[in-house]
Amino acid sequence: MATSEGLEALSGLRGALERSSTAERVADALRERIIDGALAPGARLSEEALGQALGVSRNTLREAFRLLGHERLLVHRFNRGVFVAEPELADVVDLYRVRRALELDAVRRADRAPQGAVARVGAAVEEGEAAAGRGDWWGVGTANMRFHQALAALADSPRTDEVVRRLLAELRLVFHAMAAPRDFHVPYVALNRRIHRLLEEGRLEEAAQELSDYFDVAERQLVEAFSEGAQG
Amino acid sequence: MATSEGLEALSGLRGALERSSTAERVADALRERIIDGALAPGARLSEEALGQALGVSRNTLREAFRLLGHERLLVHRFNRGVFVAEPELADVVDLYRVRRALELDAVRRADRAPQGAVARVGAAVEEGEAAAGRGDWWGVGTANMRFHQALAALADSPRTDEVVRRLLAELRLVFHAMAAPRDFHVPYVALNRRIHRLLEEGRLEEAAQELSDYFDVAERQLVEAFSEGAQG
DNA sequence: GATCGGTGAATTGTTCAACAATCCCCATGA
DNA sequence: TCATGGGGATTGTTGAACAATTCACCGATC
Repeated sequence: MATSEGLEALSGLRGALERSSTAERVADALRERIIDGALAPGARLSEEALGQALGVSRNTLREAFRLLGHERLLVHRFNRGVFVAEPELADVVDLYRVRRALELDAVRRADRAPQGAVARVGAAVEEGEAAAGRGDWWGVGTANMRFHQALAALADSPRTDEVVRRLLAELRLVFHAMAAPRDFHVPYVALNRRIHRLLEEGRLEEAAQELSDYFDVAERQLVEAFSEGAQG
Repeated sequence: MATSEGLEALSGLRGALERSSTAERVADALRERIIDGALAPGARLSEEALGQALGVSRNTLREAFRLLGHERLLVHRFNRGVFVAEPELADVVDLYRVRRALELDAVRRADRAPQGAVARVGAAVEEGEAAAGRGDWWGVGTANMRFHQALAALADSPRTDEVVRRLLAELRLVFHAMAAPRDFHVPYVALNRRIHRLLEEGRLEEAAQELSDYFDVAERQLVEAFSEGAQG
């Protein structure tokens, strides 16, 4: 056919064309509200009220709940409803355990990373620096998440990407549950820059070591802040 | 109150008491059928037909579909229905990439593993040896999965357990898609025994090395068998 | 005064029926 | 042979209905 040439140029539009279900869009909206704190940990989500507010039926809303439940952002208590998850201390430790395994592995094999993957790490670093310059602490947190997502992407593994994305979303819940999340992220901007530089220079083992130290420090800090912030 | 003492002894019953929803039970039933091959990769699951066969409504069935979709056992194509996933070569490689990261990490920190975790690895080894003795190749495969699940459990991390469980379930799909799955697992029974022995002796780095070699060999073998078995 | 038990409203779990939107097959026509 | 366009089948979504369960309230009992 005459139009066959240049067809591959349209392949980028595939994602945009894929219609998504109502349930998925509802899940996206809810995820946003949960992550930015509009829906606080522990809050109960009434099927009737929320469905009416969002203009969707209860069945559709329940599908969305299921999606977010599998991301551990919501917990589903049988016959009792769904609630925004309330991470505990054990969850913080567990999140870091898995992140350690996956992100460190990704960094160590960064030499086999796909084209442009390291550059995306750098972009996240700059985003963080810019936000820090503006004094936008929430923006710094977002950039930080993107930084670690980019680190995970070095593994060139869709499943790693997905798992890490879930872990990081859950981690944002932890920030809401702890005391003084405001200045948690800012100190790490410089470290991110250092890690990125090491990656660019191919000094992977050193980068992994820096990252490992970061995990130690951040986890300890988080555990402490969390113990203070939570009741108990 | 007089009954407060010894209450914590009952906490183990919590799981057993939790009633499960119909959707979850349906998902369990379907998962079993998918894993044991009764529902072949690529098969389409009609909402109407399956709902009638299982005696549940379409809505409930759709909830079950969503659950299995997140385990990557089903793929949901919008407006087209759900199908049993058909893993490709890239999926095999990706599965092993993540398994490598998580299982190796778990083995390396086995010294901090919970009480009895190493023993459960041993139990899986013996289960495999028994099945091999009976010539029950499918049983050997099941024991092998349990072996690796037990390895992952050394990390003492609920999220690791869950991710690995999903990865292994998906891997069983790969076995159905490849040629000659019959004698794939049997050769590894002896290796499992060796790894368990190293774990018992606390020689963790050696155990990790054996496991790493296993991943190399198994992945290559699987990739080859898969290329032959699949059309292409 | 604290505990126990029951009543009832509110919410969830599940089903059913309906309709719109979409896909896929197939016949039609050039 | 290939494009075109129905038409049937299936999914997406809604709304209503009913059973099952939870929870808060309130009185009864010791």
